[in-house]
Amino acid sequence: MPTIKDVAREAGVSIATVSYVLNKKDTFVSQETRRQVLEAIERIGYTPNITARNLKSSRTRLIGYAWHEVPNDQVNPVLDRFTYYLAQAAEAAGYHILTFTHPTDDPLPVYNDMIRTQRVDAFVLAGTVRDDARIRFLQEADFPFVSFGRSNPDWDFPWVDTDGRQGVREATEYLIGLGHRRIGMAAWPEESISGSFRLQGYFDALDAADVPFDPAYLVRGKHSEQAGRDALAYWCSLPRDEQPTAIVAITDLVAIGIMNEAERRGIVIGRDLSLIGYDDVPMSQYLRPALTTVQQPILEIGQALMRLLQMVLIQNSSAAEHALISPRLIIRDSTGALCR
Amino acid sequence: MPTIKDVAREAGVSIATVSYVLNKKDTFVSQETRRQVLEAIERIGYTPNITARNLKSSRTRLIGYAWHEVPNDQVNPVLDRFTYYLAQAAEAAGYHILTFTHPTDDPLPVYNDMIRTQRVDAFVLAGTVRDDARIRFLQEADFPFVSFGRSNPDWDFPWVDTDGRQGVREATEYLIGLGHRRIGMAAWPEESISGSFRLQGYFDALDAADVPFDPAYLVRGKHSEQAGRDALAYWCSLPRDEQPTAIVAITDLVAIGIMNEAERRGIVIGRDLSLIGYDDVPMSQYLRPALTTVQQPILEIGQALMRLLQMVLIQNSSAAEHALISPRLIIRDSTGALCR
DNA sequence: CTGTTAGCGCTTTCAC
DNA sequence: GTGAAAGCGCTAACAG
Repeated sequence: MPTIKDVAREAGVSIATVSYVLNKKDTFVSQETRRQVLEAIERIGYTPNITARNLKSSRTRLIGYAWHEVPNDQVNPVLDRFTYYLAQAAEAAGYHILTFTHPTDDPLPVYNDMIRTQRVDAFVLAGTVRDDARIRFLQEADFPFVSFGRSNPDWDFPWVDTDGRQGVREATEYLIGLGHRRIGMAAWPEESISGSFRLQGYFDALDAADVPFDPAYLVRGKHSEQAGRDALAYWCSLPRDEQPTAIVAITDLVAIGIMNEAERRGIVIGRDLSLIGYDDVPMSQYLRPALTTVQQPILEIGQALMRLLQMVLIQNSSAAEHALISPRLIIRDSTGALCR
Repeated sequence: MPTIKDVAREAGVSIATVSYVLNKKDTFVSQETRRQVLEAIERIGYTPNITARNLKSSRTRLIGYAWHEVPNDQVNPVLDRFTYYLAQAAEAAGYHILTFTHPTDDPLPVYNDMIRTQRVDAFVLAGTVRDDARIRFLQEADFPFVSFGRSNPDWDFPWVDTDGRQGVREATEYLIGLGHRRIGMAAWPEESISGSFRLQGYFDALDAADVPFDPAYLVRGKHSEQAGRDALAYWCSLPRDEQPTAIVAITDLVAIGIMNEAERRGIVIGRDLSLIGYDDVPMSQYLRPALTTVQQPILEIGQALMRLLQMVLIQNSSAAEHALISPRLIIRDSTGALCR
């Protein structure tokens, strides 16, 4: 592989000159010399070695992103598709994504190692939770990062997130608009941050429409298909005229559980019971009936993450920036007007 | 961040000595000196800078892997989950995965750039097709790579693949064992390489059981839900007693189309009609009924890819190694004994 | 305008 | 056993 020396020799100039025409676009290199160098580069097919550049500049133009292991019985809602857009946004900014893995229960040593070896310039975090150890660690280490997802409200760090509150509010309002008043909410446990935001959207919509909240309509469960089944089973145990006529599920996977349980009980989704999911996992459109859901704007999220990251990286502005991106309600066939 | 110089100063030795204790585990460094150096490293918290190492060794310990953009209406069968295992296998071998993207119709310039800048040591290819330009290009450039998926039979390059022929054979034999004789096959277009292998497994099973092949039972279509619907619609147009009693779908997505069309027509999958998919996408287990399918051994594939890659990288053995890994039939509820 | 030179942090001969 | 020094390929003062 040719080096800058080869170009210099070929063009009959010093390596410094070559470097000049390579970098300082407008430095004082004569037209003639520049042309010669460019021709030499072209002729021998030279491309600067990125490792050497990195060493010189103490940067790697690499952004670390940790994979989350997804249990086999679970569906990763958005992260897999997200990664593609993240990579694309990174490239547009002159970076690449370096992926790595770590034990779920002990991520810090791996992050630490990446920092100490100076493998990456920054991290993108995803799947953040309350009291997220990674956030605390990276802030402590004063190492650049941006998070996809919020964490403790009193922590000040740069993040991008979907506006789950807004998304679920829209979903719930849509159901109210269809005439529904008894609307069930299949939520996550209280610890979940994003779950809390989404739930808040449910309350927002109820409040705005003056629909009183009935605690019986709020069921909490895990991120699983079974949780959906359990929720519907519970609601079906209520007296007939107190059962929800519509349900908002915190995630498509839970919605699928509800659909499956509904089928088992002979309840027709979209007619007897309206259902809205959240995430728009790829399969949602092929469910029977196709699932009305809230779509996460993963393309925009990837772009926003890189935008914030560049602010952190370039301006070294420790001013924690945020971006809250509105999701989109995708109306399909699992929702219908209340028929009484 | 401390450098090797800092360690040397702290330990009162030369940087060479530090380097020795760091690398040559058993070089002739006195016990005492080694101890001193180790202590100094510990004390100031030193970790070698990987970029400097890379420059020195002309390696990056990075493996390039290109994302495939997945159209929004499509489900990426296995690639998203595969990537996690690939990253893990790479780490076990001391590598990291560098992800990148490229225009679907013009990948070569991006690959070329990664090579010329010496960004990565090797590539892992996925989603290979017949006459794959990337394979040709990388072989031409004599740049190390391993492919997940085969290509032209007369091309000699290192690949790892699922034994689709074996997988579909097992699936078909399972149906035959259940008493089915009229078995439909929803295949891909002839161009598809993996599709051809899988189809071959269908023929194998038929032959082995002396079930004559009926061309009416072979339908080809795209990788889409609609293709599945179309296939079933066609089969339903046959005379009642000539319709397949069981179907093998080339992929879960096509199987889902078949399920959806079956529902529309009041055909009960698992009772009136047995159905087997291929891939075991995460959602398959939650379909109604849960889909019997052929599971790709993505963990093993990731590991095999890294194993081959190390052979290519270390031994520079251009002897093209291959690994054909058997998939596993996952029996769920979409298949049942033929009841007449 | 262009060339000389000093590193970036590390590994590895080659002397001592 | 240990250290001096060259050099991986590049950038950026600093001279001239």
